[in-house]
Amino acid sequence: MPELPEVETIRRDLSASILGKTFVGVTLNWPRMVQIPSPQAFEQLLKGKTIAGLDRRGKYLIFRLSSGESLILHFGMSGSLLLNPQNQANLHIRAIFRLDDGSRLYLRDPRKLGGIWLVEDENRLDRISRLGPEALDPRLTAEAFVSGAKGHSAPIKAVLLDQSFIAGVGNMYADEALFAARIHPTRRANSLSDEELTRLFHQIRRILEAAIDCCGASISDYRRPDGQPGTAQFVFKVAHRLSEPCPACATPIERIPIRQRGSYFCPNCQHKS
DNA sequence: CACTTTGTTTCCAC
DNA sequence: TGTGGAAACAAAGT
Repeated sequence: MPELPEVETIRRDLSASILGKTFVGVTLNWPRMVQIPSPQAFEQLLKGKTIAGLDRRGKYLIFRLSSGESLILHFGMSGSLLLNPQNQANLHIRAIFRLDDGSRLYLRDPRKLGGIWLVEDENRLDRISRLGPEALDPRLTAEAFVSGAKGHSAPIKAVLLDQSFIAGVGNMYADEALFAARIHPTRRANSLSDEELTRLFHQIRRILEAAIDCCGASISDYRRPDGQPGTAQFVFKVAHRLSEPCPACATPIERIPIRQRGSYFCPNCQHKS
């Protein structure tokens, strides 16, 4: 699941082992992933370029190349990057990047929702430039989050998932943060008090940081680059726990759709008003 | 077999 | 123009 903790986990896991390495080839099993340039030109354009940095913007993983260009990866639910995978039976491999030290980066994307971009300036890529402030960026203040949220009449859960409002909060983590802040997911953002929104802001940060410490969540089949699962799902209190007792009050966890996404919450701890 | 799961784009109403 | 809402996309697990 390419929510921030998974992407951030990949970035941290991979950085030390691929920085300074040079691309020598690419195999594309799903050419439609490559958005810019054409799949035919992609390999030639990438070949010979060295990975100078590994970064993240929202749910996008960004390879900074020595040429000044950026190789941008985005993969759908359960997608991940595997470094020299031992288990070749782990399929849904859409691209294989070969590096000059003989190692290989496998891009898994079972849902084929991902994309690959090679661009001179990522800020000119609409989907990057339209991202809102990073949830964990220290420059994002609670005050800015609160005032921004008050400009929306949509359900607070929908606002948290809006990447142009705040980047990096995925569905599961939005549910966990709302539970921790004791806020019902359908409440309109502009109906929340300053105190509630401030509480929510700090819980978002706490939840994301905790999930990164757990190396991401493997509720689906997400795997870290070394093939190991994350463990964040074991500390989830409501996400994907339909009908299980609320850890705070034992009321069964409920699920409702918001923006066609499953939203798990405790109807007792998270009041509607 | 219908439903859920994921994030983003696209389309429509206001 | 922008905001809210929903369908569509794709594929696999339950």
